[in-house]
Amino acid sequence: MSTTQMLKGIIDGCILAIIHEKEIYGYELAEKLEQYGFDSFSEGTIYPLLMRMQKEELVTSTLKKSTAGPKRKYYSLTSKGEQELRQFIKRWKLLQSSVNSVLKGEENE
Amino acid sequence: MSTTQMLKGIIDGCILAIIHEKEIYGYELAEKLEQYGFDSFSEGTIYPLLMRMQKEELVTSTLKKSTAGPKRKYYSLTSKGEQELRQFIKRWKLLQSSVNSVLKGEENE
DNA sequence: CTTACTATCTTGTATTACAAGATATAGTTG
DNA sequence: CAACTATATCTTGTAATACAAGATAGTAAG
Repeated sequence: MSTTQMLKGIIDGCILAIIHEKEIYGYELAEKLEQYGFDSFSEGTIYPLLMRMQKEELVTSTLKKSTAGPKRKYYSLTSKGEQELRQFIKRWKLLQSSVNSVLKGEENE
Repeated sequence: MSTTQMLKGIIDGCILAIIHEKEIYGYELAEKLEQYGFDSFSEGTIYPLLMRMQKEELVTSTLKKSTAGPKRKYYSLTSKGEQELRQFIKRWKLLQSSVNSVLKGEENE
């Protein structure tokens, strides 16, 4: 994944980081992202994304009973996912410094 | 434009910022972005993007003779473009803090 | 005239973010 | 029990995006 590709893939990285903290299911993830200050991601974004990541073997899932509602699909990182997360962090830092150096002249606005 | 939409539109904001510094043409812009640490953006990314921004009236363009090669199309910001830039900066700061707070637990990796 | 460099634009493709809505389970209330 | 509410996942379809690849064109040098 190149730096430019990541422009589209920032959510992916954030989701990997959140899953890394502790295993989590989609619905809970959506709430958590909102807490972190993101505009709420709809399920139409999150579920396909999680399924894509599972297909890429970045995460695995297990079903567990819910107190209310259908079974929850808990996701956790594979070692490939952990590796991807570390690479995402590097790329994010790079992107951040690139964008910030572009914006340097605009700071006081 | 929502926070999530901007995930895809970070380049747009960076380009607005660069054009704001001084008027610039596409080819020069591509080189500049590379200097700033971005993976080189191909012309297939930059030219359609500039044309889109002109269509949205964020930038205007004027043709000027080149020392070598065809005429250069110099772009500069409209007041709408300046406004959009200021909004981009706000959204970028927000995104930055959101992502960084998600990554807080991962810092030392 | 061919090569090389500068410069812009077009076409086509894969991916992405997302809205909208379908589906399913369990608890609550009338 | 029927209706409603909340929880939870998945599907479908769409618009926008990033990009590779290549077409086009002007100028200068050999």
